Amino acid sequence: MRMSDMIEEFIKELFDEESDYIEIQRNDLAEQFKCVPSQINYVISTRFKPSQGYYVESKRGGGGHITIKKINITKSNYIMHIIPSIESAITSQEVDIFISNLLSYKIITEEQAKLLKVATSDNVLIVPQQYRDVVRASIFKNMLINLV
Amino acid sequence: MRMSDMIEEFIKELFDEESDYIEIQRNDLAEQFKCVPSQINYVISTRFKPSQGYYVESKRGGGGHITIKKINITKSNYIMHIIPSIESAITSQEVDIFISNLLSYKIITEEQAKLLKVATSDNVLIVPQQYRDVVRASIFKNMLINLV
DNA sequence: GATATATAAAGGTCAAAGAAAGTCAAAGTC
DNA sequence: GACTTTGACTTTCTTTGACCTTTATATATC
Repeated sequence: MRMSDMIEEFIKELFDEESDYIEIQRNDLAEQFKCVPSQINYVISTRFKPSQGYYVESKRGGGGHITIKKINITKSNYIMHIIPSIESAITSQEVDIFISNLLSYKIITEEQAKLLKVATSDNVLIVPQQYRDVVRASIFKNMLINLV
Repeated sequence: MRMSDMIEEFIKELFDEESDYIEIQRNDLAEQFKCVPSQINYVISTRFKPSQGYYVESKRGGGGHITIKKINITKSNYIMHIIPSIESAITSQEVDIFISNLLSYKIITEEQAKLLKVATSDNVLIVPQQYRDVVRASIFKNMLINLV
């Protein structure tokens, strides 16, 4: 398993039902995973983007830290919230992150996640590359709308 | 015996009764068989197609891998019966007929039908017409594989 | 005691290197 | 002629490290 996936998972496990935000120390976390500190930034910037339902703040200097907040909105609003945030083109990786967040918010089931993933994967979308991300965005948004 | 047949056999043996999917590393497998990595792609693209009951995903980059899912024939011989009958291109009307048959035989739920329909509709598949029926067939077959 | 300065303690950025897998066409086989 | 093998080149994603910025606190100066 990739280090970045392990770190992502670890961070997500820090959220429990009670708290909608967590606080981490970049260097400590890097130390714990025996990686360079900037690896943490990589994980945060690829997996905890605002469009994915997370809001990140940080503070440097002594006692500095990184705070990650889960945007807390109700299930039915969530999909309507993220659909407009999806551009007219989207990569497969970005879709994967959306799906994993939808799953972690328990907004969709495993089965629905699977169907979303299949219908938007690169292997399945056999069209010239220039059309791929656009048709993917279209399929993804339209399927999401039907899940509301 | 041909190398491609040996690789095919090897991969198929990785599936045991328990697991319906396996994960391989392209380079490792190529190394093991002393062949070029692209040979693995050849084997996968000729022997692990949806019409043969397989669904394939992959990820590049560090920690990358290829995942192959096998349809469970005993659970769904009907789906496995119709997938090979779908040509490499299919119209929206034809998909609709398949969907309504699947529904009337209670092979799929209303919700699954809805998702299949959305992901394969003309309105959603915004690619030049020449690609539309081909990508629709790919999406439809691959989604069906994943309903089992 | 108030203000300026130095030092240490965080976190941020970005580009290069590394680690996979994908593509496609030429060459080889049957 | 259809199928298979090979390899050069491409694309995608991750990891690493050198260098930068911000903040807090301790120390020096008036």
